[in-house]
Amino acid sequence: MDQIHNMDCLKGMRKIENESIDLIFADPPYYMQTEGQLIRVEGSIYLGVNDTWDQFNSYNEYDQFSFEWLKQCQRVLKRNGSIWVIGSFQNIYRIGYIMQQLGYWIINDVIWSKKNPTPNFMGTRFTNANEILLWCTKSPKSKYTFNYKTMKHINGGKQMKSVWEIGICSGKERLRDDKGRKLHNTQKPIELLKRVILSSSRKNDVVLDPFMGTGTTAVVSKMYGRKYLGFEKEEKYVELIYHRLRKTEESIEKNLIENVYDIKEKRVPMKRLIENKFIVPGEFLFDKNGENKSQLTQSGKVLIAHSEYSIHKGSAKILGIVNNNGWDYWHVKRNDILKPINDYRKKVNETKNS
Amino acid sequence: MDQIHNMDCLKGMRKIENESIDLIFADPPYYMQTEGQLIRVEGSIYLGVNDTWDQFNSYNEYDQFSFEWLKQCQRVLKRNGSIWVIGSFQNIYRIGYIMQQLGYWIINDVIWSKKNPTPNFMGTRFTNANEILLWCTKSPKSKYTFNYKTMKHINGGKQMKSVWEIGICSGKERLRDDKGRKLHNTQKPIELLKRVILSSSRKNDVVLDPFMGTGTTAVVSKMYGRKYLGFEKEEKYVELIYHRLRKTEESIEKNLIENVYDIKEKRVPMKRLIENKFIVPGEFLFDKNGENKSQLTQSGKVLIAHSEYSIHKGSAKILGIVNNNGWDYWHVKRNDILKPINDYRKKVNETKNS
DNA sequence: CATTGATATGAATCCTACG
DNA sequence: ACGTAGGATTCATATCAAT
Repeated sequence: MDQIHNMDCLKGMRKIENESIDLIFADPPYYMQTEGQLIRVEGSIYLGVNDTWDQFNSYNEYDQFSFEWLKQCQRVLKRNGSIWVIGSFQNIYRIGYIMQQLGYWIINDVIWSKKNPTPNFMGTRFTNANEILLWCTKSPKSKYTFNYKTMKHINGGKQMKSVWEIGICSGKERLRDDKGRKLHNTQKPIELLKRVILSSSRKNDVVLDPFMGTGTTAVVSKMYGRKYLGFEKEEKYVELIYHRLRKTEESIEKNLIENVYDIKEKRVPMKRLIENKFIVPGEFLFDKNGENKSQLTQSGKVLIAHSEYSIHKGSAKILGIVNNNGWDYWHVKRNDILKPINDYRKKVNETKNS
Repeated sequence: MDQIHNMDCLKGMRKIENESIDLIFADPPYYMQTEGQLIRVEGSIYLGVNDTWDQFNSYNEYDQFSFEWLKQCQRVLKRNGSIWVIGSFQNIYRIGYIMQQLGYWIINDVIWSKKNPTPNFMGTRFTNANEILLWCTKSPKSKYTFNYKTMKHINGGKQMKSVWEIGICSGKERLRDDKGRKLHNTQKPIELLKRVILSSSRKNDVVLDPFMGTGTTAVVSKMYGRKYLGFEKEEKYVELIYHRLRKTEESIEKNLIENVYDIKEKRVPMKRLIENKFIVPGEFLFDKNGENKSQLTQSGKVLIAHSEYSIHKGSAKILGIVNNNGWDYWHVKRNDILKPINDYRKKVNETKNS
């Protein structure tokens, strides 16, 4: 693993095994269709994308190309893998349509809202301040990875929205030659890839980038303990990527690498606590204030008004809501002190793992 | 004009004349697979590209439907009219693709970023906090209306971006029955339609809404002096719209209605100022400080270093930039006081109009 | 050293009314 | 329809120089 091939995307993709990739990030050409030159008032020329890799003869040709590489992506993705594709209004509606035709299932359309976009010099339309990322699974039934709590943590404790405000890649992050000229027209920011990779993959997962460019996907994969694989057909960029990767070190954010916010307690049936003699059928469970006591049955249920409920449904019943986490609600009395039953769940898990 | 028809969209559209509409706002349904029933439409849709795509095509009916009404919209739009379509990830990639196939030209994809979206209760994806509006002309060559300065004014003096942060429709604006239940699931906020209508139409323009719903398009059209026209197939909504419109009054923002920020001075050739004897060939023009004087030629050009330039190119030459507005730069001396030549342009225009 | 100011630049479908 | 002349138009950052 951790391979970078100086190779055309389609040629490379065909060499990858079926269902071997956990996550794909693809930044294909956008087919911008710009004409002439855009000149600022002071006379300087705006250097946009005029690269040969963005040249196509028609939508049809662009669609065929997109269809081919997206089909390959679908083949190599694991059953529960997922894919992100970034684009702009020129191409993303074609990409989205083709992906839906291929059976991909859209989880989110994430908006990259640029804090500092290129303004519209001529005042002819709204400043084009966004790009769109389609996050999809290969089919509607995929059990995809989503590190919900990690993203919530990064977002300051609130669940992360589908609109991401991130600056364009500039300053020291932007790769330049010794004359200060940008080395690639469309280098993507680290922050963007950080969110993509941390949200939808786990440590040691294999991340594929079919159009590497400056290799931000590989760089962020290395930073956060993922394996990377990708293709870039222009040799000058491949050398750039190698050089960039050599200077890349693992992130100091170990909690994010180890995914601690999204590690889930193993499920434990209540009966297991009885089998392990942590609690005894017939004893009483209490809420955190020592009130609302309920008796425990042989089968690990709670008795409320002569009816049996699971610890979860039972606590919900008392709270007058539909669902509740009983592990956080119930306590037992030990030496007259209330002890959360969740402590015993953890003990059971520790016993199993040892 | 100002008609609301209790009628199916397609049936209604067929009664509209060719090239008679200035602006369309469409909020089409996007029940795609399980929800609701789709209208059967005649004929078949050929979107080009690749027949093998049909293998997964559960979207066919939706595409047919979208194709039909979008084709009608293209027919009824004036040459220089434009259309907005709003959707979310379930349908907007189909809409965008079909529009491009039909030859529509995307001006912007505007993101409605919701300040207060419905949270994702299960924590299974990013909070879906955006909808997308595609703003398109019927062909790449259309000279569409864009009230750039009006939008810049609304946006506090900065050019408006393609990402709009607007709250969802709630509070007093949200239409409810006497039991407080919302009357429509997808009522669009006034602020959203205000931006759509003010940016891309002028006073007395005809605004069409093929899927009226709660009629926000008509309401905002009335508020800002546009004519409205639309279809809604459910009678209960039609009655709601009538009721809502009766309570709607013209906005107090007269400057926005009269479009004062985007009214342009009529073009005047410099020669006209000579013909009207406001200025005399041979006299000198000055910048606002009385420096940088240049002599005026017979043909209304300025002489700089023995070369003739238009007043615009000439002032730009002096400023060392590519282009400049000569009307704002040049002055003549009258009784030893500098007088902007732009004053004479205004006089010429007043003479023409009287 | 801190502050101010000048300069450079970024995935861009970037002009249009009149004759 | 088309060519031509008239004339309208930018924002957030980063860097570096100057005060």
